[in-house]
Amino acid sequence: MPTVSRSQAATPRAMQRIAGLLAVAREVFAARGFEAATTQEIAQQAGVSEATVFTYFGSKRELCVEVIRQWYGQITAELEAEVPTSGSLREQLEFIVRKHLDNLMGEGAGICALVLSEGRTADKSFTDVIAELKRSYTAPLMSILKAARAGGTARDDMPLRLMRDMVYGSMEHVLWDYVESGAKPDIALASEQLTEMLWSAFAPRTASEQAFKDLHADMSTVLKRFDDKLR
Amino acid sequence: MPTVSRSQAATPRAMQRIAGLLAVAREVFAARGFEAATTQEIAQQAGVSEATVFTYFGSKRELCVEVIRQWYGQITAELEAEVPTSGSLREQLEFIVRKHLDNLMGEGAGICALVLSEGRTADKSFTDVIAELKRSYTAPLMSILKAARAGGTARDDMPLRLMRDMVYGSMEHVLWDYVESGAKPDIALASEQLTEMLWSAFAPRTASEQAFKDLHADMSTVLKRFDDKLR
Amino acid sequence: MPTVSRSQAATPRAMQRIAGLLAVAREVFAARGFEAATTQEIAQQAGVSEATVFTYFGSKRELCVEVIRQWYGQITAELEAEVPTSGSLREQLEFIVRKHLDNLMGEGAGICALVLSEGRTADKSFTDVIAELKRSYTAPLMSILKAARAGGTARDDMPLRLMRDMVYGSMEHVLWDYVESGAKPDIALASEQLTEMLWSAFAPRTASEQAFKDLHADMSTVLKRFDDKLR
Amino acid sequence: MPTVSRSQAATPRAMQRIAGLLAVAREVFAARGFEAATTQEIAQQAGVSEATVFTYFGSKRELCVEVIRQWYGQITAELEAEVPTSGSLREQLEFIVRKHLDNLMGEGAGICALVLSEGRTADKSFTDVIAELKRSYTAPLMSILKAARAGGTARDDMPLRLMRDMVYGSMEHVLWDYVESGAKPDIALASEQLTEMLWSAFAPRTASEQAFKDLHADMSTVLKRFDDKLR
DNA sequence: AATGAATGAGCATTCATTCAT
DNA sequence: CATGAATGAATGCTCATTCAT
Repeated sequence: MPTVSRSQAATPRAMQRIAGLLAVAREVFAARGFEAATTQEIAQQAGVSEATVFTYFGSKRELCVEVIRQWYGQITAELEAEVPTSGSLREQLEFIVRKHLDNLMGEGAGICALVLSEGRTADKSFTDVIAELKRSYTAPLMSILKAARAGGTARDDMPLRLMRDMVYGSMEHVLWDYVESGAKPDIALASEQLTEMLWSAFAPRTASEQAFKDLHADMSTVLKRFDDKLR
Repeated sequence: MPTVSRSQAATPRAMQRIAGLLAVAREVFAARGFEAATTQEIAQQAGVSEATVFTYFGSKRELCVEVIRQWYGQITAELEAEVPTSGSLREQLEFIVRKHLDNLMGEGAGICALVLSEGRTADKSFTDVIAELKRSYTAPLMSILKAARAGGTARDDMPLRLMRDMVYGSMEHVLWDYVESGAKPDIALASEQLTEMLWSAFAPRTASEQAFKDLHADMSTVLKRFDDKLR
Repeated sequence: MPTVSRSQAATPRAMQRIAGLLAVAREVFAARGFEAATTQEIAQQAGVSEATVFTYFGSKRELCVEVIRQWYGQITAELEAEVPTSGSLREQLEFIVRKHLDNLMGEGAGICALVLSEGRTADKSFTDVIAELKRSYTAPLMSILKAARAGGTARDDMPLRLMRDMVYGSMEHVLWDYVESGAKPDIALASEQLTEMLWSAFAPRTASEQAFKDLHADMSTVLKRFDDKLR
Repeated sequence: MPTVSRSQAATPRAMQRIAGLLAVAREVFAARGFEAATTQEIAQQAGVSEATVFTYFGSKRELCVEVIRQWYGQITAELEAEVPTSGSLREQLEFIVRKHLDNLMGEGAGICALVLSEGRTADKSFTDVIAELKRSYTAPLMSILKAARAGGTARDDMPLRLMRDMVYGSMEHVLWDYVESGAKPDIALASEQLTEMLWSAFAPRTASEQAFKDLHADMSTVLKRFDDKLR
């Protein structure tokens, strides 16, 4: 909920203004980062005076938090609504990866940078809000991993947090690559490939694999004995 | 090489000044971020006047670039010197992971954030420099992956770039986690676990295939020894 | 009479609004001073919109003038109504002192500061209005002093203005002392002591002369009574 | 001691700048009051940029405190140096009154208002500093009164604080009168008259006066009894 | 080479005031 | 009559950067 500073009413007119300002602010913050963005530019692009911005948002920081909150809210809601609750781990993983890349490649590259850099400010309230939003956003993945683990389709010898970091960390770098190189990304392909590797990383050691490993161990023993005896 | 602005001489005295300033600047930029850092604080902590900073560095931005360049230079050189050229993919991977986490957890958390956020500035020259440094730093990993591929111990159906993104992306998020939570990290454990999953992800298509390969290798050894002894 | 800005009608409704706004404004101005007070706070505390304030008062300054005018009007009227027209100078003096301290210690500390500081603004109309109000308020004291002079119970070798300044100046500093120290004032005691000293200051040249005068007056009364009864 | 903000050195050049800025600031603050005064005007009149003002003073408030501190320092030092340590109470009183009126009528009318109004701000540090300065400034008067009391030339039945308030309060109002009316004050006359009345107020009740008072009281009793009996 | 001194260019934020509805 | 909405005009303060010495 936007903290309306001077105007308290929640009239449709006000809601519209707030929405408009948030939209513009999202662009400006994404393009420039928090510090470099100016309330002047935001106001100008929104076609209002600077004072009007402060009528609806108590401070630049508050506006920025709202932008991030709204963005996370959107992608989180969408994700939660669409994420497949059934299906194989691989399918679920692919959905999440695909969705994330789609969202962030769309307009989120700047926002992503914003969240990344501003999530580390000294400002406690700022940091806390973002941390909570992040948690919500990654909750579906955590659920999926937990369920997969219970169902035996994901390894249970690794911390969930680490697995989550692999998913989102990998994607983040993939995104940076695209942004930096300016290359047009083939999201479908990237999703598929990323999913394949993540899935491989998360797959439980299968019984046969284990059996082979045991066999391998036995073989080593044989070799050792062999060496001992025939030395 | 530091771009000396007004003073061109490379006297030992000047070199010392530059080194001192860079050391202080690294700390300040790491602690505050580029925007929030002030030339005043840097000068103060270095025990010189602000003007002196500008005698050696043309601008705040230039100083920051130099800090990043130097930092990358250090960790890159170190990595190149120590990375194992032989050994299994897994061993090599673990070394790189361990080294990276060690370096960044040491003092690099702030620097890392700096690179991350400032690598996205509008300033072209800034961006390019950082991109090039990043490429150098990740070159050893790329070589290792290429070699592993050639040796059949890494899958060859995935782009190398994607594999690199997985390695460094995962680690980045792990680092953020530690920084955010303030928890004392068990780097040894994290490295081991991360390596295990990355290795699983990079292993040639099926694990059983790999197991067969291992078994085959063992078999060959047995045969060889057998031949040697019983000839 | 409040200068109604845009609305000219003196409906009971309007009168009520004005009264309410003045009451709130008095508190806010007293608490914060003119500059630090905001029309926003006044409107808020009055339960109306800021715009409404400007419906009834042309400007913040005008509102403030009205507040001061009303406050002076009240205490002046009260004073005029209650001030003893007969009685000794000392009794009259004590009444005025007591009344003033009572009034200002009540809620007027802030108002007093307001008048003090805002009475010195560049705004001519502001200044003039306050000067006139002050004159009215101090008129009773001036009358008393004049009468006492005529009656020989106050010295006539000093300007009346100076005597008035002593009365109100002394009290003002006493009030500041209390306000600053935060100590709970004993107004009764302070009044008595202040009166005693002021009376001493105002007494005709020598105290012994005064004492003789008092004695003579008593003597006359005795004689008169004696004559009446024993005639 | 001025708190130099960015520049730390106490070079003669800096001292001069500080002195110049303080002189200008004194005028501006005195003319406009704290709130209405702007750093812009101060800078302009001092012939420097606004930034320069903040090079030498951390904030507008700090500058203002410094102005007041310096002003009090001057008049306090002067007073302490010249105040007659011997001589009659009346002579000492006259000196203090004369000196105060001289000082404040000179340029201090505005400063006086400044101290008066700004001494009541919410800002604790501000208030405390001023309170302390005031105490120092009025210390000589307090000493004089104490000594006079001990020597039997001042009444000892009144609080010293109250006596001090009478002295400075009276003078303050006299000054306001002059400032408001714009009249050219005859300070010599005013001092003499004020001293005369203050001295009368502070004089001990003499023995004869007391005796007369007792007689007066007896007389009243006689009257009362007389009335009772002969009713 | 080093710096004391000065500043231009901003920047977020405040607030009394206006006006259409 | 009341007000929601909008804003013009300031204002204190910051900071990288310049330059004479």
